[in-house]
Amino acid sequence: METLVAIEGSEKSKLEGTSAIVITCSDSSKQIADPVVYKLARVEGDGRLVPATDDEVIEVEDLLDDKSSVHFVLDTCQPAVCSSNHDTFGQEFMPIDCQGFHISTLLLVVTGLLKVKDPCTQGRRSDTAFGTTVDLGKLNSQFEVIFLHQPSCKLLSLLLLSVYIYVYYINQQEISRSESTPIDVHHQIDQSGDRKPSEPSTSSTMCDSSSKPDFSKLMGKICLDNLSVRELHATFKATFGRETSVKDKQWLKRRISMGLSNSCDVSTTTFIIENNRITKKPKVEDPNNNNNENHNHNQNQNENQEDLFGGTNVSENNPSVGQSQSQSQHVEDDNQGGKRVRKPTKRYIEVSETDSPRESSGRSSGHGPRARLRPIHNIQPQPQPLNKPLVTRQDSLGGSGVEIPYVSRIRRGRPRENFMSLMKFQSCGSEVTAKVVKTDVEVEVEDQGMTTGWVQVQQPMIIKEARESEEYSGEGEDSEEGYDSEEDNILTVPTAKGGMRRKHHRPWTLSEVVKLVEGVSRYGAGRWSEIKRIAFSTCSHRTAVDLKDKWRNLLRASFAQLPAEKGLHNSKKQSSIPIPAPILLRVRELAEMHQSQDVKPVRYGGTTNVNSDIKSGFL
DNA sequence: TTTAGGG
DNA sequence: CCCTAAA
Repeated sequence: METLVAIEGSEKSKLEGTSAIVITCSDSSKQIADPVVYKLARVEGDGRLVPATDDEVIEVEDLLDDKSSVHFVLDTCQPAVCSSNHDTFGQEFMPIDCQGFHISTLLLVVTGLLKVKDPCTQGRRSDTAFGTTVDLGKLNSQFEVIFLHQPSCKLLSLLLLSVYIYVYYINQQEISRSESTPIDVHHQIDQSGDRKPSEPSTSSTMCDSSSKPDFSKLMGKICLDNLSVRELHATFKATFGRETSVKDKQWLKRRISMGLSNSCDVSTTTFIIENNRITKKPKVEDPNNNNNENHNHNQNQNENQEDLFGGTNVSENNPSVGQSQSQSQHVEDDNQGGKRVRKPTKRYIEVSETDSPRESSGRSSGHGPRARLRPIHNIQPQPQPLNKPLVTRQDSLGGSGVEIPYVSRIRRGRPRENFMSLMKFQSCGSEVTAKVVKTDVEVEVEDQGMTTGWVQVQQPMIIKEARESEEYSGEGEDSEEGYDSEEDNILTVPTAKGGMRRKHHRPWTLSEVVKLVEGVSRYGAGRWSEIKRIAFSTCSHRTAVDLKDKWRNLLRASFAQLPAEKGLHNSKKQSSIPIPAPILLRVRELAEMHQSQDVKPVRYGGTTNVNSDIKSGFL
């Protein structure tokens, strides 16, 4: 396998020299469900991967501050341990953090891609699509989003890149398996050996048992825990675009974590996988590994995927098939054809509540009435304490110009999640982290105080957009000296640039999206409460309605993105986290499945051809 | 209560 | 996200 990583701008040369990750299969840890160990390699100018020299390895090791060996571990087992039967569905998702951005999430994304093609491979679509003619260009375009904004987040980028390669690897495995013509995995290495005679040996030593995956260190640790203060500073700067003088490691880590996790904008675009440069050669097997191991590994990966997505067969994967039969009532409803008609809604004015039983009951139960704003028609101006000027905002609805008090909703916003805890591969529901997440400081700092960087760049947006749940919740960092200023909950409020900053809005994380998508794929779109109960049971927020809304947005996104297909590079004010193409793809597929099932064809833009083209190309 | 849709 | 109407 080889790939070229192009880095935008000045970082290019820097990175080209050091960081690419070649995958190595490791069967050394069966008990942990075949993790994958990555090794470093250098990206040659022509896009080839050359096993990293010792120096390079050391360099990265230094970066990692991990002297043992350079290895990235993708723990593929956790999300996949459960069987695919329905009862375990919830647990299946357990390990998947629902709020954070971390490797396991990406792994899911990755497997999501694979799943997309599964039904087709096993189903009606021709296997030839799977053959040598597989369009890797398209395949790779699925991963165009390779993350990382700033150079010094190199670590993360490495990890992400490794994920990319991992996918590629898996895909290649798939391909070669279906072809049943194993490809010479050494070929690539030999090639590079031409340039660097010493490489082959290097590579074989590099990937041997010396680098046993250390699972005690999950991804999160790799990122920040091991960094020195100086490195943390660098990362901080990369993350927030400015320097900090704080020397407190904890603080730095937390800050960075939050910065990263809060906005998956970490994933923007520094790396761009250039499709054309990617060859079809699967490779980078540990020369010591034989094909059997290779296949074992592969199989396990597949199992994992199937577990992950809870379906080994098409019908399972296509909820509409199974459910439409078993649950005729729904079908009935669906078959009635037209959309539900609804009367025009009454106007309402929302007002913040001052009483606060809401938090306790909240949405957390998942069923409990979600204490909310209540409709109000007359507002009596309340006398305000002098020290507390009345903050008002306009009634957003009728343009009536009514001003209503704008009250911070105390703690309605969730505590800002703690990145580190998220990195631990625990779901938000898992006992361990749940606690952490909840008790962690609430950071709801207004971004208006923000001093820099991309965060700010991404701020400008149309208010209308802000209504969508996609908005990046501007989480800023306050001044360095204000460690504690995180604590103050200045929730909500005013306007930086005329607009009103959002009250509470939790950006959807990648993993949440994945869960949603998988939930839909399993239960079908519309079974929101089901999905909520099962897959999001541990997520206090996210009501069924939220899921529905998000799905709607995903649909839009998935169908919108297609025509462009290239607009992946920041299409302007992308305030939301970029949803990886594979996911969108999957969304679209699910959507199509659901729509083709009804008699309602082509509901979204009528780009049927395009869709199928892409799909087939992809497969 | 849950779903579908509109805002 | 929030809200209402419909089921």
